[in-house]
Amino acid sequence: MMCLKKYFTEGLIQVAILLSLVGIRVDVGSYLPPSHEMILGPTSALTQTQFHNQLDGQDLHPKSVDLDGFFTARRLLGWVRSLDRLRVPSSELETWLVRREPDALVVGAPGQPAPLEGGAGGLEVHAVDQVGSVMRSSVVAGSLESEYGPIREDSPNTVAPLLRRSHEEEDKDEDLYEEDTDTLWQDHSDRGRHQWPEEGEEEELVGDTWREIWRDGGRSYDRANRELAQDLSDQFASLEAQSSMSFQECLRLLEDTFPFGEETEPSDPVGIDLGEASGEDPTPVQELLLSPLSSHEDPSLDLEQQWHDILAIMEPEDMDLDRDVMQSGSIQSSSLMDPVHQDVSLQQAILPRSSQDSYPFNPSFGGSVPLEAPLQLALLSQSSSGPDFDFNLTFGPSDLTDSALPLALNGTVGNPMPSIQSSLFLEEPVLPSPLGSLLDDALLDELSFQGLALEESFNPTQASQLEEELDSDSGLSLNFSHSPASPSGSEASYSSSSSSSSSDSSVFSEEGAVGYSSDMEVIVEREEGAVGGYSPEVSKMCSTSYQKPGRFNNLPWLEQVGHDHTYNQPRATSPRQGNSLKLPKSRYSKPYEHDISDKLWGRDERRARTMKIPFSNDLIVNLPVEEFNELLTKHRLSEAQLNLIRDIRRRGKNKMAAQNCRRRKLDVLFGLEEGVEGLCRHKARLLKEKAENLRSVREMKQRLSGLYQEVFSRLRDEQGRPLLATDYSLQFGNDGQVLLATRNGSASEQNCKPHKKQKDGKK
DNA sequence: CTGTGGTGTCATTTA
DNA sequence: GTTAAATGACACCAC
Repeated sequence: MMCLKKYFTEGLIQVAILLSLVGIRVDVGSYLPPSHEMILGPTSALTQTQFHNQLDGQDLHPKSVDLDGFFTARRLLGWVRSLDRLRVPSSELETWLVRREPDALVVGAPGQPAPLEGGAGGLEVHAVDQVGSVMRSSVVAGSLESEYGPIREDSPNTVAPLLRRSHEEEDKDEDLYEEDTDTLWQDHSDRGRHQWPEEGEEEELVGDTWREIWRDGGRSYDRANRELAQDLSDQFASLEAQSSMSFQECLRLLEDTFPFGEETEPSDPVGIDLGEASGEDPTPVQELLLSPLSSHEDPSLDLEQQWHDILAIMEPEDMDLDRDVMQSGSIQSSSLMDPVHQDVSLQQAILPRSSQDSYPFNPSFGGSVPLEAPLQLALLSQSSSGPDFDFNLTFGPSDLTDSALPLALNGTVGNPMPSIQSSLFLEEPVLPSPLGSLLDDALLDELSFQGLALEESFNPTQASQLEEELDSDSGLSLNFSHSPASPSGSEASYSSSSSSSSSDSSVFSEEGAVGYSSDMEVIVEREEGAVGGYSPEVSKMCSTSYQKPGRFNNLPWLEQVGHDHTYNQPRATSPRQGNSLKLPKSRYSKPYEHDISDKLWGRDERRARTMKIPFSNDLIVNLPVEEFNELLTKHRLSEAQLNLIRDIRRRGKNKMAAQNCRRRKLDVLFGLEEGVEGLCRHKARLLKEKAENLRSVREMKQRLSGLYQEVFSRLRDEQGRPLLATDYSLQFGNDGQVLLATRNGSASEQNCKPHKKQKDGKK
């Protein structure tokens, strides 16, 4: 049923697109608000231009909340894989193609036949060739996507939820896991952004709907092309029918008569169109293409900022974890928690508090993913080398283990965007994305791509294992592995998220300056999902939310951290966002923080505390079923507690699902809007070409007519009288001979004067 | 005060 | 049968 419903809806939209192509006005715009409005809301007033102007890239899309961390690992792996395997969903490709039409033509239509060269066939070829050229241009499609992507992330009201929370219901838990996932999201936004949906199972992120719609849209697009070509062909055919000789014959005659090649052909639809087209759409993509690195770079700055953020936040987190470990012996005993606590203890043992910079990545490691423990260990040891250790070394391993090092990518890889852009779109436009076996190659590819020294530490088998782990354990653990013992784990995510968000913002802003596209959204979205599924919006919120006094009531260092992250403020570009940011900030800075902090706790969190639930809501929500059940069984919980826990889990999951769902909807809408716009542009261009071709044909007919007159003016019958073109027609034999035939049936053929008309010679 | 958009939650369906 | 995910619908809140 759902499928039918979905297809019906999509079908309607496709029909609309088709109709618009065919010429029937379908005002989709009336149904689809401007993309930026759809995404950012009318208040945001975030037009593309505006977006470009917001170089700080602060506007993070509030809706791109991706909640499922389950796919984090896979997506990241997919992203890694995408580094070498260029892959672009046909839908995106088509979107881009439409946008890139002009350039595509320029680039891809070099072999356009001369107008007179092939008659109808030539024209048809032209039309077809356009498609081909467009397709060829797909190689550079990546740039477009990358340039447009950030828009989604740049959403304004990240803080809206915060505001709301600050009012009455204290949704600490929501904040916790939102921010946790957000952290992941942000962390991986850099890399995940370039990643296309990997596995078919992840369709929920990309949205099968989206893909299918786009695929179908692409079909429509192709159909439109074909229709146009056919149309032109038909027109030529009709012209042929109108004239007494075939078009080929006319052409041949003309060729023989005049040196056409030397003439300046006014009707060179291709040339004209191309020329116009080339200047027509100077999309930012071109910028990207020209200087892919220029727009996204400054890894050093990002790194620095991130590093500062991490340093600022890591410490509190660790402390918190310490406390948690101390407090929750029961949890420690839980096998479920073991990995996490291993991490913590390891870190505590190995790293002095100041050197726990690497910890931010720990949160990403699933507490339920035992395999990650060793990797983390390696990571920690590396990072323990000192505060100024090499980022590459520090972050590399985490990258290996996927989502662990969200921040890393920016800094480590430098700017992954360009390379990814270049590579991203080479892969098959075929929609059925390559699923299945991803891991090993992807990881290895990643290593080669990043050129990090990780290879030594990397083990393909490990990767495979990791993949399995990630698959099974899912991003759930990734998201919250750090939080099993306590909400403090969320703080870790906060820190990383905030820091990463800052870096992200820079990247986004740069990208934003380049362009805006749904493709990017999609990528971002995937990243979100890949990272743990939380949106930039949330990430933004994180910046403020981890300042919540409630959390830091007993954690002075956390308070400090909280007050430290003012770099997020400038992000408040939209009024709404600005307000949202202001309120929490002012509140947090007030002395009655404690009172308010209580209000900031989530309802469920509050209940959980009231009920003395021994584990965090994050854990409750994100733990895999088995582990969740195990957790419940390991604690003696009352029925009320169990019910509450289940409710918390259900609500939490549903909340994430809802956010996912909404984001998907927006993505679909946005993609459709893009598609419609692109198709309209394409249609306009095709119509223009058609007009050009018609004009060309008209001219050719005129010249042919003149040529006829010219020829007949030189022909004489036996009596030396001039022959009238109205009475005779020229016919071409296969041997190249030109014969005269009478036009009226009565006198037909008798007068077939074998005037061998070597006009060329004559002339 | 109303409309709009964002978000959380519930109920239901689907895989 | 259970679970997770998806989604429509509703309510609430902020603007």
